[in-house]
Amino acid sequence: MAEQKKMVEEITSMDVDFAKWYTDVVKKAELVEYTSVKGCMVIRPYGYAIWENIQKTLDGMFKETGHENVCMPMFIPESLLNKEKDHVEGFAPEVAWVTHGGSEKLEERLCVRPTSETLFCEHYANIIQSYRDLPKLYNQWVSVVRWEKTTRPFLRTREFLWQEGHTIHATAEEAQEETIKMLNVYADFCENCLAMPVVKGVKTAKERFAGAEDTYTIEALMHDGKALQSATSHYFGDGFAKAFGIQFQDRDNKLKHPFQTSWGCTTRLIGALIMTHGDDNGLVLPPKVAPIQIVVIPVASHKAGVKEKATEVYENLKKICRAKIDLSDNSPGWKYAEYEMKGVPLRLELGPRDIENNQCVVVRRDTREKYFVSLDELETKIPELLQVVHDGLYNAALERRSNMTYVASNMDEMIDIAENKPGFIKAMWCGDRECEDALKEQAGVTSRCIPFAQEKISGTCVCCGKPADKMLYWGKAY
RNA sequence: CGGGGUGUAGCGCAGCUGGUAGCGCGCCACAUUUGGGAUGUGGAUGCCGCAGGUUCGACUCCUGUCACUCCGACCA
Repeated sequence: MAEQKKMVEEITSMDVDFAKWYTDVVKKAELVEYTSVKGCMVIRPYGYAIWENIQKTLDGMFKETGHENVCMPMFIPESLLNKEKDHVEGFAPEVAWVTHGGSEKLEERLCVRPTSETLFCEHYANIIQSYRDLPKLYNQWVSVVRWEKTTRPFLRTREFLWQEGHTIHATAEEAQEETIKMLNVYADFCENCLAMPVVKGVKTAKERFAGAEDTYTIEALMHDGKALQSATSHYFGDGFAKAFGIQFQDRDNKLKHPFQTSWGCTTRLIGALIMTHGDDNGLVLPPKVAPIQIVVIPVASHKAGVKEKATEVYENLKKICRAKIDLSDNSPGWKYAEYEMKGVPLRLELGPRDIENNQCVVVRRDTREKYFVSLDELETKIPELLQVVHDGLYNAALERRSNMTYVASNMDEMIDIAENKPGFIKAMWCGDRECEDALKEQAGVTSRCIPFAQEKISGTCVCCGKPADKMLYWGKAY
């Protein structure tokens, strides 16, 4: 009981105040530290290591689908940004401007990239002449700046790390195919590496990216019932190509505008992980991206041979997974709590009694279930258990999502659910912007996406009652 | 950009009707501990957000200012 009490003092329970729980966790798990630069954050080694693991896996998936990494400048001249009307209108309110170089005022101010479509377009215009130059499949891992008014660690910061893929194709079909392909890459990644179920779909016109013809999204549901847009993939048509004068000569000898896509995901994914899997003891990291997959904790380490045996076990584990040993003189209980806070998927306890029996105790972070494992079987059991944790996390998240997904067939139901039951709400929509606005106004929900997996709930729009053939996910979002 | 709140040690806070700062946690040292956040003893740490004013004297009262934060509007 005493330790229970102490735990509550350490971090706020997620049921009491989810926002507070979140800020507690990101700080106490040593993921981030705040800085004097407002709205920006220091990503500490432990947090950055998660990003590196995400980066490594995703980058591999991009390479496998034929993409190459490049690096565009950080600054965009104002005139370049202004070339595409919708795009600049969408981003202008949140860009940071560079007005001086040293003490000299610049003739033309430069914006710090909020996204790099314009730079890629300028580049394409320079290098593309023939259909033989297409497609170009590019990606870059950089940071971008958006001058947000309110910020939260990982979810919304003024500068954030991300990956932005940009591709350009000879035909619309090919570009559309690419858009969907990359959305699927993200969805696979979220489900297979982050153990986070997502809803794949397309955004309504209202929620579309500035300058896009279609914006596809994967939406995840957080513990508190709010939706989080976890990655997006945009189809641009030839709008940017026309605005930037990108043309190529096709096989038929005619000059044509090519078709573009872009797609991205950010360090927000780390926020998504925290809010999907975390619990009252802190972070819970999916094994595939956890910086430490298993931590070895010697018990009664002052006794002869314990440290030595623990070190030997650790050295073996290191060969098969990301392992750590904690030989500090903190008490074992302290260490248990510490690594639980940090979300380490497995903990291996090894004490004198275990050594006598040639075994150890392995404890799962997600369920605290204990396994007695023979020291001779670690090499096979640990990878198995890591997979068990992954599956456990995924299934728990999936179950939670289905328990928190509701159906509304008229406005009263919609308002009632939106007010009383946090989660996704499935409802039909006629396609009118007015209805979408009305739902925001009256129920406080926004459209999350039009899912690929459609169900016919009813034949009429949840708002106006007119015939409707699209089922949408609605909800409150981050 | 509208409405509210808060600025005091690394963090969380207390400090009444003015008298020059304290508590908890953390940190450092030593000892005893070690199977779920240990205990004892000793120690270090402050331009009381900033600038003015009132006063013999301001963390305290007044004015201004800046910062942060929560709730709304905008957003990955």
